[in-house]
Amino acid sequence: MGWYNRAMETSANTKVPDPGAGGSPPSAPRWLNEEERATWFAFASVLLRLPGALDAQLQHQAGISHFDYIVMSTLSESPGRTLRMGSLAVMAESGLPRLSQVVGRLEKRGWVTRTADPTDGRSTLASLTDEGWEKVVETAPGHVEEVRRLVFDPLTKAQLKRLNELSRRIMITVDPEDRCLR
Amino acid sequence: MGWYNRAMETSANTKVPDPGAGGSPPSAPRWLNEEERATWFAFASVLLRLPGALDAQLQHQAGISHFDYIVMSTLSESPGRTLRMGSLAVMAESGLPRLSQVVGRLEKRGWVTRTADPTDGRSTLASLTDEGWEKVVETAPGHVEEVRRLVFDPLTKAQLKRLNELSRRIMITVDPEDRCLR
DNA sequence: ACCCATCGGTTCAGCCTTGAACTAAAAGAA
DNA sequence: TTCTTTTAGTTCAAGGCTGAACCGATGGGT
Repeated sequence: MGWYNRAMETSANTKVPDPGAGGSPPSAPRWLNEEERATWFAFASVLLRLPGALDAQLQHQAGISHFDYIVMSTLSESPGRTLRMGSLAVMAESGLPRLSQVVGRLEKRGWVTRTADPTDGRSTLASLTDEGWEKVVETAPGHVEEVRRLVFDPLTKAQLKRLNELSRRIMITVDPEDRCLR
Repeated sequence: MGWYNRAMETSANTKVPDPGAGGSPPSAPRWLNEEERATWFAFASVLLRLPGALDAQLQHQAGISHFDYIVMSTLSESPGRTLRMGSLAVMAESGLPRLSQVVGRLEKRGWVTRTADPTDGRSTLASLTDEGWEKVVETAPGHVEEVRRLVFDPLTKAQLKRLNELSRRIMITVDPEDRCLR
């Protein structure tokens, strides 16, 4: 049964869209076979729940979101603990509006400061404060532990290798432009 | 460099949290090695961007979110195209408040109806209407095509098998209770 | 020098999600 | 039976995300 492998074809009210009237695919859809379907459901569950689990750990133990952590730790690893908003947005895989809001909140909490770029009046430089550094330092161990618990501990060394390769492959399609500078 | 493998230790302002004062880990953190770190960054990118890509396709071609699609297709595969809200919530991996709102919107659009369960006055039954069925029928091919393009086409058959196994392993840790009824 | 197109960010409005409070029905205890 | 507790959903308020409009700064063309 499933809207991915077309077992529905034999179900009640069978009416299958042959020449795509509303959608995009110009020709007959390539449905998923049973193995692909099972894989997709398992993977989709991970996509749906793992981010929430990571957020929950950081939220409860440090009072910050996963995205907050990404922003601050990225800054902490940059020269002078400083980055232009645009570069930071790329590294954090976010748009500028979102980043602007998040940095605003982090600034209010005293962990980040914004200053105008002296070499280009349009740019804004975001810098991690000492308090921000301290926050990252005390938050990192718990977060890393959670990543390890949820992702690495359940996997064998071989699976880990596969996961890496496989993730890169997928990302190449999802965003071909993405500088994989990480 | 990174807040996962502790290369930061040798960075400016080195001060490493030894006995966790604020976090949870009772002993020294088990940092990630270089391979684990690279894998995590690649995988995190996928977690961050793939859901958005799937949403975008459905939004542009059908005017619904990925979650809307999950809800309606789950109903379409259920006996009588009907499910109790609670069961639907479990299958869609969502909480009841969110589901209630989404079903409310789908109801306004004429794709779902809610009726009281005759056997238990507390329960609500959500059913897919004929229009809802039609919507799923015309949306499915384009969505499946996108899943294939983003996830399966870039992977070899062997990688696909790994992805399945690996996703299940991770889900077992993320949510041990989860009935893997899908 | 001036104008116009573009760039880098911010702000705003609308929508969605999350968690807490709330309602109604069913099950269990006295 | 009556009272209490638990279950199933909904509703409400607060906060976050997305896309569109906006604004100052820059650079390129004339």
